[in-house]
Amino acid sequence: MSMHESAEMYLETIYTLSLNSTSVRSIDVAEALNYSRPSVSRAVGLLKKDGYLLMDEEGFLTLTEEGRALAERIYERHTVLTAALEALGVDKETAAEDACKIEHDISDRTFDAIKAHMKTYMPK
Amino acid sequence: MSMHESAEMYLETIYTLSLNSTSVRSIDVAEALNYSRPSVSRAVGLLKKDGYLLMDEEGFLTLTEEGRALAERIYERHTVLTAALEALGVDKETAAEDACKIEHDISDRTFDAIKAHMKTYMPK
DNA sequence: AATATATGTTAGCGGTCGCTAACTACCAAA
DNA sequence: TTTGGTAGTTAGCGACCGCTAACATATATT
Repeated sequence: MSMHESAEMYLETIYTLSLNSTSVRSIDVAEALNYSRPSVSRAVGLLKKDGYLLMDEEGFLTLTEEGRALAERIYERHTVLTAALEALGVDKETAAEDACKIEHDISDRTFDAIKAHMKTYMPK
Repeated sequence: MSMHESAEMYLETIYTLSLNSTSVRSIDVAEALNYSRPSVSRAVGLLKKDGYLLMDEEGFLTLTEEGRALAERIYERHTVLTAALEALGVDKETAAEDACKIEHDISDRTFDAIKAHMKTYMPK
């Protein structure tokens, strides 16, 4: 798998859910993304096959090193991009929505430029 | 058709080609996008069916009012976003590439905020 | 006239990624 | 023990959107 947008969204979702809960299962992902259980089941199967996560006998999901690294990368993008858009005057909800789309698309160069700009002009 | 990203790219491409040439045919679009002729043929057929363009007996393409309006909208996004990224220090090529992805995704609110910011801080 | 080149189309493949229907397994409550 | 809810899976659909192979035409070249 070459990390498509959808895979990144699943990883990011599992990651953020795990920040607010001691355990994450497919059903939680389905509810968070508003997807059907079968959709999540397939995606989780692929992510498992590709080494991004593990599922134990009870259905609890754990990101692997690689999965967590990818999830954190996307999550950082999400955070920084949302803050950047809010700094431009975009309302919180729209900023988060748009950040969610942009975060998968932009190059490292562009993201780094945005991040550096935020650090300089909007510190903290 | 609810204007998917690919449809927007076709319209934008036809539009920009028409700015630099007196006539645009499917083959020109295929070369510009580096797509196969059949891919363009199908896309053009859909855009025609949906009223965004016309093709005459010789294969020359013309955007309808609606098609042109949409193309201009995307093209403006492309221009403004590319400039914005360049202003952040991103190289020209990367800026254009990333703008090309973002331009289809962001909301009007976000685009307007970016545009206003550019107008204020990077007038020209 | 015969052949070659260019453009567009048709038919069909394959990958991504949502969905519903229906089945399984488990666990708890009546 | 039977019933019922919860979670996950399997099978298969359908939309989007690239692709190649093969064909139809028209125009140009020999």
